[in-house]
Formats: sequence, structure tokens, C-alpha cells
Amino acid sequence: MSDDSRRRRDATVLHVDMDAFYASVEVLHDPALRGRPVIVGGTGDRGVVASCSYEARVHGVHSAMPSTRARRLCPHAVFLAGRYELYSDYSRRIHEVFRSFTPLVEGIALDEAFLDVSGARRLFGEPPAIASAIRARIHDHVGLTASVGVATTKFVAKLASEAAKPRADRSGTRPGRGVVVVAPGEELAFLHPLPVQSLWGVGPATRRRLDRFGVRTIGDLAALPEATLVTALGPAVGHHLHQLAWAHDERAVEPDHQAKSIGHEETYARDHHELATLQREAVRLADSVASRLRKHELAGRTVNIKVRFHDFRTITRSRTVPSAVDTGPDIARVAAGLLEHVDPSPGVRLFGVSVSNLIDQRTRQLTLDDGDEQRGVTAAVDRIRGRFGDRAVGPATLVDDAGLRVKRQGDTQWGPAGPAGDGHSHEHGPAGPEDRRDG
DNA sequence: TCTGGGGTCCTATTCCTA
DNA sequence: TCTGTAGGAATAGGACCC
Repeated sequence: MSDDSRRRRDATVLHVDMDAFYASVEVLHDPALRGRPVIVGGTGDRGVVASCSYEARVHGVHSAMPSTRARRLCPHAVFLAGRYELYSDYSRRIHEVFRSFTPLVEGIALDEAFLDVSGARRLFGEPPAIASAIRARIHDHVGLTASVGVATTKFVAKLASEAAKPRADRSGTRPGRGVVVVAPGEELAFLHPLPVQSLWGVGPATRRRLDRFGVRTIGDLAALPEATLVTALGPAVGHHLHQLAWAHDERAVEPDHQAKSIGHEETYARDHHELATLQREAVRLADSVASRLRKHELAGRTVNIKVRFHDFRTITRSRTVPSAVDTGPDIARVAAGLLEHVDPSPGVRLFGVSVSNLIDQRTRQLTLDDGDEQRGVTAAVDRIRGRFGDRAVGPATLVDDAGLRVKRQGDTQWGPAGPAGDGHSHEHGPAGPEDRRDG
């Protein structure tokens, strides 16, 4: 598409981003929290902040901050472990609002999505009006606030929604504009003053490299020849960032998202040094991953493990098997084989199992060793979990110390909950009245 | 300061095979 | 049969996103 035709394109892409999503959901469920600093995630010593209220941000707390630092900055905050299923439920309701305006909704995370409203104008008016209507409907139907960016392309819309958000720093909080529209032809004037790290794809490593060229803003980046960027950052990233800096972004809103991999990983409250412990963990994680694969009617040919050592050095190992797997025992067997080449003696703080190379299970061919007996057992497990919940049944080796329940995904969604213990210490740890996970 | 868990994408290297 | 090589698949690691 030429520059001229791009500039003539209408601003019909919306990016909707919920404000302080997890923290706001918690406040909605407990009005006593309103007005207080609320920090979700990382109730233990090895976690990070997943979300925090604007009252917490005033103290310098922000998401992805180590929880130990957040606790120092804001000791009087309410720390919550996080309730993934509750947030998923709210996310579903918010997406229902989106789809009441357009079927072209691309979910990015629980709390944000792109919407293409080009076909919704006859029914609902021009995109800025649609943006305001969506905000109002989310507020009325769900009780939460969102910020919306409107632009001709996805990434400009995303930056616009960021510009629409409330601000909080040590001087206090300021309400946001709610909706920010970047009209066709105004993209470069909007983009070029912004800091370069606000571009999608520029993290700390790329920012450091760009810094050597004196690049601070998106405008600085745009002024560099593309060949220079390609040399400095590689062909894919160099070309991509050059395109973005000139507001070229042809990516359409894509409603049908197919997962490329499904995995589960966990940071332990204390390091593990024994291979046998990790083998047992492999069984547990594989069971969780397999259950999710089957829920999505997927199977995968490549099994990956990830090991993060005490010093944060991280390795991955993977093996591709001849036929796709989707059961706990099958995945665990491959993972255990990969683990045999890993020496955990320095101390392992994180272990993960994932499956990639995914195929649709309905088109998958059953192989000889994929026996009827195992499929029958697996189907029965899925049926029981469907009726009684994920914790109702699982491998016998995985029942926790108290013998009370099976550990499942989500138990440590935002890092180990308790202080250094045995990796599932939140059953016994000083969770306190503010740790409301599991009710 | 001490770094979660869910992912995606890119790149470099190694391995296998024609 | 041996060797060089080219290309694709597999593997490993890193950067990035929310």
C-alpha cells in the first residue's frame, strides 16, 4: 500500500485496555479496598507485581516489580495472591461487550483487545463515538473502567490507548482522557515525540543498542537509514522497527487466534537440588499441560523443558517425537528423558514443561502405542474434572503433603505464595487474612 | 533490586539427508 | 565408497509482550 493510500485509510482500529485490571476486579469484589493501595501478585519473596491500583502507583509501585521491593515501597498496601479464574470470568464479560459492537475482536490478554469497527459504523456511529460507547457499556455492565485508542493501525491504536490512561506518580494521580483518537495523517506527529521504548518490540536490550546511535525517540529512530537498523538489530527487527517508526503497519485485526504452544512453569519458594524431585514435578506439570491440551482439542509433537538455576541462568531442552502426544504420562516420559541430561545440583528455582508443534486433535491419527486403555483412562479423568473441577483427580504421586488435594495449574500463578518452604508451602505458610486465594 | 507465568517470534547452530 | 555441500528440520537461546 502506498503512503497516500495509507493516509487515506480511516481510523477504524480500536485498542481497548482495562485500567489496573486485576486490582480493579479485586476492589469491585471488596468495596473496603476502594481508595487503598492494592497489589496483586507476588505475595511471597520470589514473586512480582502482576497489577496494582493507582493508589499503589503513587508510591512508585508498578507491574513486573519484584514483590520484595513493592513491599518496601508500600508496606501498608493490601497484597493479594491473585485469582486467575475470577479475572478470566470478567474478561469473558468484557469480550461480550466488545462483540456486541463487532465480531472482529482480537484478544491480546485478559484485559486488552483490538477491535476493527469499520463494519459497525452504520449501526453505532463513527469510531470515536463507538469507543466512548464501549467504555460506557463496560462501566455500566461490568463496573470497570477502560481506556481506548482509535487509529488507522493496530500499533498506533495501542499507543493511543496508553496515552488515554490515568497517570499516577509520586505527585499524585491524574484522570486519563479515556479515549484518544489519532486521525488519519496525524500518526507521525503523534508518534515521533514518544520515547523509542514505547514501540512494540523495543525492550531493554534493543533500547540499549539504539542508545548507541543516539536514538531516544521514535522520531530519532525514523531518521536512521533502514540499512543501519538492519545492521544493528538484524533483518527482521530492523525492518520491522523502521516500518513502525514511519507508522507503516499492515497487520489486520485477527479474531481467530491459534495457540502455538501450551505450557506450565513454576518458580519454587526454595531451590530444588535433586533430580528425583524434578522428575516428580515433571509428572505434575505434564499432567496439567496435557489437561489443557485436551481441553483445546490439541496435541503436540515437541516437548520442551525449561530449567532456571539458582543464578538465573536458564536452559531449555526439547525433543520432537514421531506422533503427537496429549496425555500426562506421554509428555512426562519425554520430559523425564530430557531431564536426565540436566544437573540440578547447583539449585533449580524454576522448572517448566511445554508442548509445541501443535496439531488439531480431531485430525490426528491414532498410533499403535496410543492404546485404547490409556485413552479410556484419560477420557475418564477429563469427565471427572469436567464435573468436579481440576483438583478432583490426578496422578497419585502428586497429592500434596497433607494428602488433601492435587496441585494444579494456577496454584502459583504469580510466583510462590509463601516464604521459603517446599514449593507448595501456601497450605501451611502465613497466608494471613489478606491472602484470599482459594477462599 | 533481584527478577512470575503465560506466551510469540527471531536467530544461530547442529543434525540429517539428498 | 567417500567427500563436499546445500537445504530443511530440529534444537537452543534470547528478546519481547502482557
